[in-house]
Amino acid sequence: MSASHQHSSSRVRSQNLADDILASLTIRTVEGDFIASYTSKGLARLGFPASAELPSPASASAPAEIPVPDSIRLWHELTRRALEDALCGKPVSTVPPLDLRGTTFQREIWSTLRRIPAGKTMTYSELAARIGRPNAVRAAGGACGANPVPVLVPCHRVLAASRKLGGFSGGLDWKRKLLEAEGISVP
DNA sequence: CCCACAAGTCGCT
DNA sequence: AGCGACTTGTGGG
Repeated sequence: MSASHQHSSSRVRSQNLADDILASLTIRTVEGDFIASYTSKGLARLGFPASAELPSPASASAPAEIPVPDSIRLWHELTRRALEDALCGKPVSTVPPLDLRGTTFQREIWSTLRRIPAGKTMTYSELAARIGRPNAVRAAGGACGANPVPVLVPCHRVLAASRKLGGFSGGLDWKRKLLEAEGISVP
């Protein structure tokens, strides 16, 4: 009963992202329907069209009467606009708050990714070096792969040192498409 | 705690 | 171009 042992009671942050998703809304684009998922803190995930994800039988049986909070509607509008710009290769001006969950290492990587301007690229080596871990090149690639909000967190701007593409969680076709939209020619 | 894997890179053939 | 060695964060046993 120690009052001193408050732990961090007020808000238990669930380790499980899925449990904290308040709403998953689609964004219809010429490329297909993206799915944006939000927590109380912001955009937590952006899924590519037909990403074979979200089998969501739960979604089908889910109570549809839960209203989407206004704050999320606003965020979603920002996401929609940002995504449309990004797909055209235009620099993304405004994005909603991001609720990016990951290890310290991953967060540093993602943070660095966000500083790569549209039309510019970086190698996995440089990315790793940029956060002070020049040897964690492969791990940097892993962190890119774990990026929960692709496109808006531009992991597609990271290429292999050998002037090759490297990988992409959404499929290399997407990586090429995104890069070419930004005027970057890819082999 | 130990082990295997991964969106890499470099050197050698 | 292909192959192996090496590196290091991450997740599973």
